[in-house]
Amino acid sequence: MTTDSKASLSPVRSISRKESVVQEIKRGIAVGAIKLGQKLTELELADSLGVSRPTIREAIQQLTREGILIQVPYKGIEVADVDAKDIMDLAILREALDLMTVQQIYADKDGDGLQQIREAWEEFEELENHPDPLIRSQAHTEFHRAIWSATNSQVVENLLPVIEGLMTIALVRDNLVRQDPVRDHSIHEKYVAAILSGNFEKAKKEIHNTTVASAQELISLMK
Amino acid sequence: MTTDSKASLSPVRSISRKESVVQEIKRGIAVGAIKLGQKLTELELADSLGVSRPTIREAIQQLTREGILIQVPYKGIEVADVDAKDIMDLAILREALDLMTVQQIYADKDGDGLQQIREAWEEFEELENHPDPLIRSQAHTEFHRAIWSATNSQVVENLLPVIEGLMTIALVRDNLVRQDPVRDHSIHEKYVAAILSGNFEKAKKEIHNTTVASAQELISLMK
DNA sequence: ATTGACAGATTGTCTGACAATCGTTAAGTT
DNA sequence: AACTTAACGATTGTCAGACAATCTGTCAAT
Repeated sequence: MTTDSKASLSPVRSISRKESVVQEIKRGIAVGAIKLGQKLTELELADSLGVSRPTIREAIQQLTREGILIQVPYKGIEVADVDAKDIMDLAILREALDLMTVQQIYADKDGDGLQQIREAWEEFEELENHPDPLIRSQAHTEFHRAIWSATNSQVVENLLPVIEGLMTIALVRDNLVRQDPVRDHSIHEKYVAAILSGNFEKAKKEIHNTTVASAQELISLMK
Repeated sequence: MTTDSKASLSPVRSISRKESVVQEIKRGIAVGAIKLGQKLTELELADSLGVSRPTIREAIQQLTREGILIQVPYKGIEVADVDAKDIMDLAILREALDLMTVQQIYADKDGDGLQQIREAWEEFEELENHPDPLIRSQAHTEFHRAIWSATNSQVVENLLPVIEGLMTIALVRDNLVRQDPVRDHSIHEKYVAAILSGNFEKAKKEIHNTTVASAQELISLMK
């Protein structure tokens, strides 16, 4: 058997065409090839991606449910955008979910929640300065996903695609306004340290700082 | 202009075939015609509902994202089910979202959040004893949706279909175990009263009672 | 100026077909 | 007899092309 400790090979899942399309559109948004608020049609997308209408429709439907596209019947599709209120609402939501997560992890002493977060942080540190903006965006989103996944809750898992979609859009808007990798790293570092400390009040404070306070700062920069 | 105060007519949206299919499947689950955990195929559903495969596929995809169906590539579809852990996880999530909502409503003194909740409660009281189980289930889900909608947050709105889907399944399981309309009404009445009181600590306590405590009771009955 | 009809554009839905994948069963080999 | 391999049926994934339904805007008619 090949049960080596380091390189546990993750199962290969053959990716469907629809899934490829979804990722490609996300990629286009993350790298700026598709702009926030841009209007699209099914045919445009189908042609430029080389797939049929049924396939592109399924992908569009998925992205719509994730909050990345907005579909108006018989009119068309447009890429979502976020205003100041959306950014704040998302921050508040993330704060609530983070707090819920931390409470669950702290309550479950036997679980490996903290260990999962530690690993996610290491992964993020490796990728946060990757040259490809898509990788950076994914790394960021993936890191927060890992935190929520640490609840080991199937229920929460169902929510994540939606939250990740909204974060993807918000991240693009964020990157248009400020690009400060050093500050970014430092905020996340304190955030992780506070969670790993096991001190709830401390974690609560840092979570607020990473979500709501950071959003406030972003909003003031947007004006 | 027709800006009368009472009967503001809501816009008529013609319902698409896909949407009809989605509702019909939900209905089947709520009334027990489709059982939790039951295995299905696209063709079965398409035939019994009288629609084509592309349409049924879009409906299935939507229901899968809402957590109502589970789709395994090349294998089949099955109706979701919840175990004790799922029920508790959902309760914890709802508690977190309720707390977030109440905090936002209390902080926004100018908003009409409390008024919205009052109206939703009146609506629920009218429908909670309706003979049709689907109407009852929808009324219940709709009531909680209204609470979260009171945040007036587009971000939260994106999450609701998923949460509602999970609640739909959980409600079916709940109804299989206990059917006590009087208790149900009393719990919700105290819950609403506590929220409307404006007293955060009181609301917090009742929210916990309606979500987590109720889930614990349900779980103990399931054994 | 308001209404009504027409045309173009886009999405919604259908039919029918073929390709890809999974689980199982049967055949073949050692 | 135990194991590997090959073929099969069932189901989903994807495609092409066509027609219906709906929205938007324009232009004539009242």
